[in-house]
Amino acid sequence: MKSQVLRKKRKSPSQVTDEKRLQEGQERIAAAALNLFLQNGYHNTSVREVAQKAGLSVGSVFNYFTSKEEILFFLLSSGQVRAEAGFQKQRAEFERLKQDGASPRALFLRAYERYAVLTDELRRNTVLAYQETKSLTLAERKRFLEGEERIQHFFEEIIAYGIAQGAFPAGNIRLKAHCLLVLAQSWAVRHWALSSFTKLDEYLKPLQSIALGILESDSQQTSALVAAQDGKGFVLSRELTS
Amino acid sequence: MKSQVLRKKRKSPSQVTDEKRLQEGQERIAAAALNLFLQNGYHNTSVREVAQKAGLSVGSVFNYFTSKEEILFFLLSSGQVRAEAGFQKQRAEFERLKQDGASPRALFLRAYERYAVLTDELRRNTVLAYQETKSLTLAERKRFLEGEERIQHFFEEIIAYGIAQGAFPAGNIRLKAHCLLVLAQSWAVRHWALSSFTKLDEYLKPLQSIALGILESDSQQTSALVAAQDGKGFVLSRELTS
DNA sequence: GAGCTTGGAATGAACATTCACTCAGTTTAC
DNA sequence: GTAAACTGAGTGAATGTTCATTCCAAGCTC
Repeated sequence: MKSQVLRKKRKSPSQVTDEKRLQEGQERIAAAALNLFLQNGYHNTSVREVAQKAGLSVGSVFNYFTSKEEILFFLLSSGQVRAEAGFQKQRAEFERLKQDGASPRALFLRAYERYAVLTDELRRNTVLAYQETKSLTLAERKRFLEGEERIQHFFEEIIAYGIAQGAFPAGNIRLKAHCLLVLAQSWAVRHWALSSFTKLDEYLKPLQSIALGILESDSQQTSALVAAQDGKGFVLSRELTS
Repeated sequence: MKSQVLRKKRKSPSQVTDEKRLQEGQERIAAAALNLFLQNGYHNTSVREVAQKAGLSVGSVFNYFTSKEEILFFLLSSGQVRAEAGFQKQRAEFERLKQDGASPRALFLRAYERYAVLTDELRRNTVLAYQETKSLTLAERKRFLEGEERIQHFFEEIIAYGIAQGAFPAGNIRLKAHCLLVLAQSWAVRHWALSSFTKLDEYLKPLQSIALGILESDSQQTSALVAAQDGKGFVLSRELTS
């Protein structure tokens, strides 16, 4: 109910005009907010706390952001913007490598590594995104998810290229891209379950091998196997255990 | 599990005493709350809305639950109880099949299918758990994560068995189990990105093939490949594109 | 069965609190 | 001097929770 807050047009005359100062202030406030949001959650964090942590007064915060929700959106989308920026840079590299005749495998591994590093850098933002997407307005949520989809689409292209080149078996491209994204993000989202990996490198290396396993998995090949267990006697007697 | 929940001292004199009526009322309120919590989030849902949706007055809700938070606890823990129950049933079946000499592949596929079905049934609870864990007490949160780890451990056992039988290459068992869980849960958590799959079956079949791809991925085999891109010239000229 | 009693359950106005946001006045920087 | 930036008490709306009151069905008496 209250989620349909009418957003008034900014009329406040007291508004930071200097662009550089505005950006710096937003960064500082957002940084403080990110810590608090992650620690206590968005709804259990008051603007007063954010202001205090940022070394400002409550009123000043509203000179940099029009609402509390805008801070959240800033955090989520700035992470996404950085991710996409990194990706655009990568896209150029990707095209160049393709021209040079790089193998699809190498292309993919490179791209996936880049994405994993990016996810690691933005780990905190990613966690926040998973937890607080609900707190955004419909429009903002939609915008955010569209960004996600753009990134997924990038991997879809790489996979399609690999299939076209005959490097990977044909399969559901969308699904595989989805899986790759989820696994990379799980480094951030489910970090508690990966305590045995202290640094990204340790995680990334085996993950790349798993990712290749996904790309090379052939649904045709295994579908018979899966179908075979549909009967009530699902023990595959034909298959040897070693 | 009814005795599981430690009921706080009820000071309210007007309290539903009839056990059956109490349970039915809790179920009804919880069902209404689950919808609203998922739609608008826990914090953006007022008790008034829950009451209205459940066809009760505000006051009556507090005859069935001592607090709004208790409704959330009820939802999360009841979901876990159901998951745990299905999990125990599965464990028995797993042991029986192992005795019968079922192949590791078949064992795994069966277990994974069961888990996916379970995740699908509890999809809404799972999503809620992912989003609102922050609202739990430390102790409750810990209990919840322990349940997760028990399930992950179950898959670790299956993988280890498969490796021992020579069906899967050796590799990081914990990591692979983690990946399998994450991918199954992504059906619930990232459902918006899987809109092309309308029903679980459509998702499960290709996912099983992907899961096998993960189990059969060999980190030793690909490590050289990954290592080769570490140099600045990461194009793997030695590898053919098809 | 009519009238009375009883107590569990439902009610929703009232209460206390919290919190996002405002704005009139103050400080700061040039 | 003055405009930009900051301040923080104040405001109004919303929310979780309570409790005095009402409702109602089953039991009891005659």
